[in-house]
Amino acid sequence: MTSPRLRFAPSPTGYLHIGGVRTALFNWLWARKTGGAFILRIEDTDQERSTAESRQVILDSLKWLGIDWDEGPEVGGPNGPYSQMERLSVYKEHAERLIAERKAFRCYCTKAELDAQREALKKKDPKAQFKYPGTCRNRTDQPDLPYVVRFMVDREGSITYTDKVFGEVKTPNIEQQDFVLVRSDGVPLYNFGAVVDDITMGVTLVARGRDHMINTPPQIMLYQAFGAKVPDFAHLPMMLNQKGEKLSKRDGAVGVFEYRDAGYAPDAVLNYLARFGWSHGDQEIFSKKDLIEAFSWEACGRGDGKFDTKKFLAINHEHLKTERLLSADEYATRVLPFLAQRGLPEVTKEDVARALYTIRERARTFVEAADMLDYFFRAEPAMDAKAVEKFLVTDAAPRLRGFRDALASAEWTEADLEAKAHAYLEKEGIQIKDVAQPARVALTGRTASPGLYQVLFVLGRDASLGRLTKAIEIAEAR
RNA sequence: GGCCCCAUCGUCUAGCGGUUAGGACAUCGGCCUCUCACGCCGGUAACGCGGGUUCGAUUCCCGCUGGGGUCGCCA
Repeated sequence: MTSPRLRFAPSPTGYLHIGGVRTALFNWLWARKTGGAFILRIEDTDQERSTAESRQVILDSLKWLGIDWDEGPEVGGPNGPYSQMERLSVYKEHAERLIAERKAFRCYCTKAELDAQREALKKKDPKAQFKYPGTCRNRTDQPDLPYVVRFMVDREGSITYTDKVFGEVKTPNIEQQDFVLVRSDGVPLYNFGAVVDDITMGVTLVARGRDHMINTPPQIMLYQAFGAKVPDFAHLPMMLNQKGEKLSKRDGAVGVFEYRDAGYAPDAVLNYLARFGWSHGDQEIFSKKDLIEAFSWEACGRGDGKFDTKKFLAINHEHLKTERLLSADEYATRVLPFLAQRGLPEVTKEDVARALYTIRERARTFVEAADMLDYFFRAEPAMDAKAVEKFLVTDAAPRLRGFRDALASAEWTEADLEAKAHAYLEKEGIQIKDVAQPARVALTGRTASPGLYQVLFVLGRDASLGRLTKAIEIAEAR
């Protein structure tokens, strides 16, 4: 068997949403697993809604996710161009061919006429299904009027195909009508453009969302009309919102960049999306490499699912915690922009690398990580008013002083810091908890942080002693 | 409504005739503990209904119910 050729064909009419990413991902995984080709094609024939910005967002989204394409925009390839509006001549040629073979015809009916017919039928029988009545099927004249090209559908029999996830799917041809191939402005419609492109680009497996299942029979008719080999099809169950409806902008964060901006790691996004509608035994956590190795169409489920933001967050947390899934080096690189956003543009990767271990298992997103790292990189920590109020009280001053003085003689390793602190506590006969919270507030400005000795160690001697001194002053002043 | 598709804990899912129906997220207890986390231990929680087939159905078949998709000169 030759290597499969797959494609992802988004229309640039908005951001790349999470469902589209999953479709792209499954195609990409299969291409990478099998050594096949992954083609990116831009279906921009809806000139009303397509924009250059959207096209760029889609490209950038895929790049951010690490989903690369072998043929398509920017990288080119032997079957280009890869934007449909640049392929108009190809469609025209194919449409002319079908017309010449009497498999398609020019239709001069206007939208208004057809709408009127539809209305009339509905009036007579509200339940009736309006189908194009074949008005122009046998017209031989070619008036100087706008026309669309329609496919001449044989409404006998049925179309059957074997879906790689749903199995055999059979649809009676009587359901079809003479569907439009090319608009009156010469631009192809979805079914025609997609099929012509898939044929000319040599696509052998079409994997897309289940919402496209309805398009498969007419598309197969087109392959047959062209005498082309019908590709394999794989439809994916849908991702629904929490209410069980088709995901839409109204559902909040559905654009990939919203997750990027919320501090998600690209591989975690891929992990969550892959496990949605696909499984591999009990395994929940996958690196990108794991995914490529394990993926198969047979293991795809058929039931639609509801998007679960909590699980998505948990998967991201798992990735941020795990070195195998996200190296400390990459972590540092990715958290930098979020620190800059907080007004810490001078922080370097090395700075982050030193402090990272203290927060690694705590931060669920890079946004949280930046927040947890914040006080390490400021001359003075931002003091939480409530924390000060509660812990930097007058009584705390002497203990903080003793604690600070005990630490001053430490070697400034976590172990020695702890040893010196313990010696002090023992001498005074007090518990660590009697001094820990005031000290924590002094050092970090907050009531929750990594372990005290870790914070002291990362902060360094000068900053630590300075912050403790400052806190003692605050406490004494109350 | 027509056509197509689907159906295991709240959610994502494992299961491919015989299981105490498993895992993960969430949730509820507990342990650990200088706070917050992490980690660990434990609990609650599912086969939509009705017929078949079979010695035996969550699993195979049919019907019902429920849900979703789609019915454009959008994709």
